[in-house]
Amino acid sequence: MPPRVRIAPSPTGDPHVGTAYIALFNYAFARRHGGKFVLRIEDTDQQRSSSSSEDAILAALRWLGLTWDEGPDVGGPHGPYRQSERTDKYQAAAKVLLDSGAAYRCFCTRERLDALRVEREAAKLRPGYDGHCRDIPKADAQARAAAGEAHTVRLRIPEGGETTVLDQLRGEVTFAHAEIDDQVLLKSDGFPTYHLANVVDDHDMDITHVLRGEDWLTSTPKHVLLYQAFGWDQPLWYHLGLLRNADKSKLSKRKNPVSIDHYRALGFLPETFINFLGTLGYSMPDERERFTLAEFVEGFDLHRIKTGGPVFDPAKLAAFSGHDIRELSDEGLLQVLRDRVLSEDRLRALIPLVRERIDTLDDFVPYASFFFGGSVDYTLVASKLVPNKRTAKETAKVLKDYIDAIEQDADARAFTVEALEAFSRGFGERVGWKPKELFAVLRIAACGRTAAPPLFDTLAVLGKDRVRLRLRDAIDFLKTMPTA
RNA sequence: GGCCCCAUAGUCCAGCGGUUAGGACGCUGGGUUCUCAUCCCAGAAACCCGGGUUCGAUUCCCGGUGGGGUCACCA
Repeated sequence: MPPRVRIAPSPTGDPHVGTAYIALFNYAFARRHGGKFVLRIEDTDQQRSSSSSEDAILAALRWLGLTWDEGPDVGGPHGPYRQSERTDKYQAAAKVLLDSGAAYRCFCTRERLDALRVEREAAKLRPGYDGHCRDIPKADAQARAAAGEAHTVRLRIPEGGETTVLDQLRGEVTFAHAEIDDQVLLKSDGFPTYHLANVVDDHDMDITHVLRGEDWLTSTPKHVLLYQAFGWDQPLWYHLGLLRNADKSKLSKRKNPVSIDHYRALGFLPETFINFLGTLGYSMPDERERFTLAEFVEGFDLHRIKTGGPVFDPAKLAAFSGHDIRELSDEGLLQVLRDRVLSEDRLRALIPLVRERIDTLDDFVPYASFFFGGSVDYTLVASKLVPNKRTAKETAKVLKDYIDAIEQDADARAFTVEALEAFSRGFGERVGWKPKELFAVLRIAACGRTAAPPLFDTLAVLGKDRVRLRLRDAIDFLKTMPTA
């Protein structure tokens, strides 16, 4: 039976490098064995999911060449491939569990749960649900639900005993039931949590092998229990190590660029990027570390996956990239420069910002230089980076808050001129910085110079990823400045 | 903190009982070159610790230590 595997991203932010990493292994396994690679959108979090994020994730994976056989855009026999369109299936599944007693209705309020958490923490007890609603008679619970009382559906974890997960990479991993919480399966808004939706969909879509990040390992016993409660066969489990920051913590945007779009915007070739990911936690049988996606697929072997979490080293990626650019023929380089760096679209965006500021055609390139490339040098503008009445520390803090806040703002996240201006003015007011001060700092941090075209047009054209990189650089630079 | 996972140079990998422990990035030195870069050569740099098992452990087992993950009506 050919394998069926899947990548199941949650559209709650920029396309994440970790998603590409896991997708690569799933893709390679499916292709290697003539199976199917499914893309499923896990958008059960109504608050954080957005269709623009979904679009971006699809585009990013496609850019990398990790194409899928079934998905929300291409369809397939097991659709729909968007969880928000499958809620009836989860409701039905929850009902089955409710009827069999494998799950129960929980009427606890958010307030009670919050209080409980505080209480248990104070008592140094394991945080988790106390089973308050576990033993409500089924008929009573049903009546309360029918009367419209808000509730969730929780999985009834057996009182004693343990559940063993057979991870194909790690062997048997056993969890005592006492350590497992009565997981919420259906939220009070009627949407499923990851755990229910994931199990129901993987079964429904005939997924045979689950290759996912190690961060799921500890919730796998819940999934195993669910499969058992439904009477379904489990898929084979493979938990891959997590990509790490230089300090070994889980790869995060605080410490690294984690958006696939960042690497695209800064001019990495997709082939290079995929190749690099393929060297992390994995090795080719002949030890060669430069290979194409097709070559990666050709010899792909699940047994060669390492379970330790590799550090994502940007320096090595850059070395791969430089090497690949040198491998290009002059004609090939010309082509990619034209397509990706000096594309007509990009020049069109630049022209209105630059035309008033140059006297000769040839001035265009040097003037527009800061629109290209990654980091800029702040040493020449160091004295201007900190506003008169502010300290370097304050300035760094404001920039950091700015970066964080922009991700929280659904409009600003889109990085359009209008949204950026509205957001930035509001942000300045909130932190008590005059527009003049804030805008100057942003301009210098984002451009590396004190004079530039209008700020928000400039930021928009620079692009979110480049701006974020430079703001982060500026923060680091500020931290090294002697405090006056 | 409880539970779980992991452990070869600074980093990414190779190794699957006996090797001068190999490759890549980075670093250092040298060569090519008008400079720089590229390219080439050379070098420094690792089996976390302690017990077992074994004729023999980097490799197998146990313990410790260290690192990580996870403990939500987020995924």
